[in-house]
Amino acid sequence: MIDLRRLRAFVAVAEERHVTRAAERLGMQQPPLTRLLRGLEEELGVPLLRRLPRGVQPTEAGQVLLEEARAVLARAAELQEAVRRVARGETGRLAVGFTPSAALHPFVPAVLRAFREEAPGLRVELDEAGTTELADALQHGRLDAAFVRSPVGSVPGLLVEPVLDEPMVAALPDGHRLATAGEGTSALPLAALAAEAFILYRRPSGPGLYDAILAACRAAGFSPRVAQEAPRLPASLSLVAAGLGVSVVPASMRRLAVAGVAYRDLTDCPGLSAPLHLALRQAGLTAAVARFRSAVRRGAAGRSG
Amino acid sequence: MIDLRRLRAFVAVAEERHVTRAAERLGMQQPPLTRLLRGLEEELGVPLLRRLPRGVQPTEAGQVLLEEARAVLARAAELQEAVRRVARGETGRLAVGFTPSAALHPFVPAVLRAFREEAPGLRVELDEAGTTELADALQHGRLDAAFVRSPVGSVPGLLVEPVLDEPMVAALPDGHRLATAGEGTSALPLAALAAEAFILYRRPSGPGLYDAILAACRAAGFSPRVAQEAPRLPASLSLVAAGLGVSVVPASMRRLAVAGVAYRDLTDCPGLSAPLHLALRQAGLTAAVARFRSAVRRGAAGRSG
DNA sequence: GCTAATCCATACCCTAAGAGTATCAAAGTC
DNA sequence: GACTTTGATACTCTTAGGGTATGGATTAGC
Repeated sequence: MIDLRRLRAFVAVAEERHVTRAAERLGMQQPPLTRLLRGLEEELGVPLLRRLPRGVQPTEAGQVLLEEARAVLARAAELQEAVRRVARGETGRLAVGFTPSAALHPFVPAVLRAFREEAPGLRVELDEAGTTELADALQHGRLDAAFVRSPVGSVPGLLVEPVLDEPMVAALPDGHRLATAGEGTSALPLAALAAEAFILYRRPSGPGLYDAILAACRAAGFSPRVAQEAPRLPASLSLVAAGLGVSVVPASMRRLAVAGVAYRDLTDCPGLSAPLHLALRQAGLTAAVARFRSAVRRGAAGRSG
Repeated sequence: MIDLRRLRAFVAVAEERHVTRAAERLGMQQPPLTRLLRGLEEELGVPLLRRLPRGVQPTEAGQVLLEEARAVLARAAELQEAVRRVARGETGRLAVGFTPSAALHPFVPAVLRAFREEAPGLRVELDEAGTTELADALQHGRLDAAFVRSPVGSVPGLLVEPVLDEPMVAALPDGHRLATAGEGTSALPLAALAAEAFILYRRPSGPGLYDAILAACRAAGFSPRVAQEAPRLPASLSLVAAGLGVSVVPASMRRLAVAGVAYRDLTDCPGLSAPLHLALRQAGLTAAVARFRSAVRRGAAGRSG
């Protein structure tokens, strides 16, 4: 089969029209070059060079080979560069997923925007899905990184590292007695919600926060009465606004400014917080993924520090 | 530098996602294939395959390499075919030249048309020039074949072979006494033109016919009075039509049907004929040129036989 | 939970392609 | 006609690449 070394040799000779000079240019001696040329001619079964008294001249087939060989060599060089660029994470694809609640944290869009600017050659693809789907997609390589709320436990091969941690706040209907209580805007003990109807977001799409809230309530001495389960976090806020009950949501939800919802800081609920995690595949860390991770870390440090 | 064998090996492995099966497909054993892969990874400095418990999987860089390598390999295969096609004369360029007088012979356009149909992949380029320019162009490879009238003597490295031979005829102004003489349309002895003013075509653009006519006249016992030299053969016919004199032209010129010119066969002029030759480069006969030569021979045989 | 099977990696040997040195042969130049 | 130039040839040697044997890790099956 065709060998690139021979093509390189031929191109040099055809360009120099001189075997000895071409050998010099190729950093080799003339005899092996002559043999390389003969090998190429034998392989193709075609005379490629006309031997003149003074140098050589490509035949017509040689002319065609010269052009074709240049193209192949250029493509091969490009190949090398393309692979290296991908390896350096300058180019390629990076698929990032996030849960709906993670998407609502302003940090996520901010860090994605910053990373796009930092690595313009990378095609960043986004996907929103539930935590379990994200974990599955990560495992199977459909995703390279994912923002999740809870530490995705017990999924082998995944690396989950904390990014940010934010307190949870109570989301109350506007005009609710606890929203306008005499304490003003100071913190509300979690136990104050013991009698309220709770609106929580469905379990399968995000096991972490649901469990964390229930656990915190139990630790505060009550078991919350779950009046309604919303499919996703933003939907639960709408239900709160409709007066169907109260909810406990990450503090960053305040920025959503849902009409009809009042927020109050919570206190007396140790361990109740809404963490933001970055999940990665443990094996085969791509350079692009590594760059993304470092961008996330930098972003988190700049935010909390 | 990149080696196509390695690329072929990698493509097979990436496609099979299985080193052992790929080795089988490549007709080799598994260990050397593994080494080939490692060599490629070392050369690029990039991990290309993720080793799974069950087979392998290309990394992102490997995916890119797979696509690029396929492209390079396809191009390389194409190269091989392109060169072979040129060598077989199915493809490529064929530059054919002819003198103005040769161009007027109907055989030349006929054989060119036939050859174009016979070898549609060949780009046939035509060029009209004087005999000496044609010979020079042939020598320097700008032309591959040329139709000339006279055997281009003394040009080293050229091969000139006769194609056709046709008689010369007298070209007379309409109404000239010899054109309408009592002998009707029978042949006219060359000597009958002894007293006429001759219009001949300039020497440098085509030495052959000029000399042949002068020699024939001398053999017929007179030295022609050259009244005018036309730059090219067709121009001389215009001068004849204008009544400035008579001329002697190849019989095929009759088909030109220049208004005001009457033709008469010539007799008593042994050796006076207008040969048509094909001139070729002696060395490095391309397949395309060989095919053209054989087409010309076939055409000539079909015409005269 | 142990054995068997699968599959890639490693170790070692061997062949053969390719690079180097020395030299020849042919053609042009002074 | 001697010299120079330039590609071809002969021979040796290094090394990349292929083959065989085998190891090690993981999964599947009883």
